[in-house]
Amino acid sequence: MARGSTRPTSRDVAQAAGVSQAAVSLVLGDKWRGRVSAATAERVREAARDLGYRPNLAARNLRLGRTRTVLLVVPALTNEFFAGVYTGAARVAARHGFGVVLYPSPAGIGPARDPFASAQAALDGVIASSMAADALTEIRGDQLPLVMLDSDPAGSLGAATVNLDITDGVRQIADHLLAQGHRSFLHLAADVPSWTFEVRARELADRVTTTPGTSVRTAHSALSIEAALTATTTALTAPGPHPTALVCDDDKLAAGAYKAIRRLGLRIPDDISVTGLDDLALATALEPELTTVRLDAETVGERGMQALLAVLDGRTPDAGDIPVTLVVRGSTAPPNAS
Amino acid sequence: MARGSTRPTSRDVAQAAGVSQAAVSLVLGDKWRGRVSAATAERVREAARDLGYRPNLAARNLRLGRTRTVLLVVPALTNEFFAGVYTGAARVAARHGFGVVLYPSPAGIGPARDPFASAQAALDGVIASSMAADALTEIRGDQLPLVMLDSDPAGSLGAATVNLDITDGVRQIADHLLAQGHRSFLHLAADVPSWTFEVRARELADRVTTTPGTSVRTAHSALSIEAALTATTTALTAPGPHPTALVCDDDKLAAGAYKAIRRLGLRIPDDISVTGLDDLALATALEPELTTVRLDAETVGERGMQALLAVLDGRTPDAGDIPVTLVVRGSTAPPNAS
DNA sequence: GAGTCGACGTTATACGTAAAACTTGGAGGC
DNA sequence: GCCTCCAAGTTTTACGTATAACGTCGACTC
Repeated sequence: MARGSTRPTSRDVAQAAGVSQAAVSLVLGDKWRGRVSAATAERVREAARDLGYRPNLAARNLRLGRTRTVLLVVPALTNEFFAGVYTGAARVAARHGFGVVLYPSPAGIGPARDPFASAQAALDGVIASSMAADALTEIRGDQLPLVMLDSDPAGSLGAATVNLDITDGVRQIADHLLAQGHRSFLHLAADVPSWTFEVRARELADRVTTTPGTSVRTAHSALSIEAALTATTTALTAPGPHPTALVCDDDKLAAGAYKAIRRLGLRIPDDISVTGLDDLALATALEPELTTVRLDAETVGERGMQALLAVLDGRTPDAGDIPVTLVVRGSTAPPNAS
Repeated sequence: MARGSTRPTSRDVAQAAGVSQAAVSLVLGDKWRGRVSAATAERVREAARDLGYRPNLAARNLRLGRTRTVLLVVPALTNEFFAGVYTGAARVAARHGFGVVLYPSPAGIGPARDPFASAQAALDGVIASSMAADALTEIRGDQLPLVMLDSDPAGSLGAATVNLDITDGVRQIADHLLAQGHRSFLHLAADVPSWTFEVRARELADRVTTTPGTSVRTAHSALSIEAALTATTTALTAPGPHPTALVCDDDKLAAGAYKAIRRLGLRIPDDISVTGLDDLALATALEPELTTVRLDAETVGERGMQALLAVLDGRTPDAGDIPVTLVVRGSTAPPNAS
């Protein structure tokens, strides 16, 4: 019962149960079999419950030299996708007694140039999105186990990678539009230097150009609705043949494109088909609902965490990309033969 | 230079600089003035830099009995609003050398019924949204300093509260619609037991009924686009006078209402005006753009963290609700005199 | 020249836990 | 009767840090 206000320690529990502190540690750590009698173990557990004992994690971490805490580095949390990644990672982590601490991009948090100062927790490993590349150089400084999300497998030296099968997603979009008869494409591309966007551009070009008589133009935009609105307006009012299909790098860009198209007096999908990528809540809020590719963010988080656990365990992480699904909705239709 | 692979400790730094470990602690803790000569201090700092020394946080936490880490309890991170709250809280926290750990609802994470097991970090305090009420009973178990967000100031015994001025927001919506000439209202209410939603219902009723000849009907819905779609359809196809204004408890509900209204062949705002509350990215993605009340999520997070820092410091947190702003867009217009 | 004081350190200790190393009191074998 | 062995613990130590308490040396006071 110690000093009233301070939290009980394992020593307090020991005293209450009439045993030594070591015995408490053994019992509560579930290592008592063959070392402590069942009756005593029960007495210890009871005392711990009565006192409301909670182990001091700082002490445990110090003793064990590990924290069972990992860092998740993402570009921004207000991005629904990365919120899902966090949820998935945290779920798997909790199942293994781990915690996940967030480091949502230096820009979002402020002047803390040091992820380990910002996240007070000491860390056992790091999961990082390739879109938060600015933070990565700092992180490689410490030699922590690292898992990269949606990063070039060839380029991320040594680090394990967990990737969505974006290539397949883009292929499905391209095939869907080609099958509908589209031949003239506009690609609304995110001007963010990340592998995941490079893949989109490469695969779209590859896939479309295998069909004769096709063309792909590209417009670049920052990752916001407003920027996409501007970029789309510019691209659609440019001289030359009008595209019948607009392939956007993600759903947010598609939302901006919707606004641009509407302001130009065009209709979706009658005048132009639009596709996205992500399948955020946004996709079904739009009118017409957006044809897009569903990326399972939570699975990305889960697989990322599993991969990190494997690395920490000295095992080899599971290979294989995470499958994605084309979701056909009202924003795509065969082009008007006008 | 220790054992090669292990991280350097303050003792390693001490040895490299030719001083005692205590001196290293004094210098690096910036408490050396009058205790260590400037030359020695510089030598210590240099040695620390050379070795790439980082203090072991577990040891520091154990020694100091505090962790400079707080817990943020939110219903779900995929809610853009709470992502903003986190960002704001983390920014202020970083500025004061604190970290923020998330606990996004028991349901989202899994079977971890214990926030302090899930968040491996030991905690100095807690910031909790009243919408995550299920987690609160567990938390009150430990006597940690607590700040409540958007919670009944009268009902949260002792805990400091940080609230948005929702009352004013609803008043502004009501006044805006009344000024446009609306008299028949439908309130699409979230059926979540939380103070923040109770306030909306109360204030809307209060405000509207002070004008003669008005009526307010209420429809209840879960907090999802689909549920809102169903609830709105039911309410609008019910017998009785048709409302000319639909006041939704948040933007997501409004998005569902948009779909319902469109499917019924009605137009916004010609046949019915719609308002939201939150001002998410969603609001401007909708067509027409949504008239709503902007809630500054990041300010909520900042103020919450500031309040917690004040409590930890023995000071009284700043009082005063956080102001909100009505943002008038295309979804509201005077009713048709048909 | 004894006492005082400040500058510049050092030594020692505690935080709470986990686990290795040690103790003790029988039971059982031969 | 002595040795071995096991169950059921206990004692001790280490993790890395921050800081209280203690030294030591020279300069300065009177």
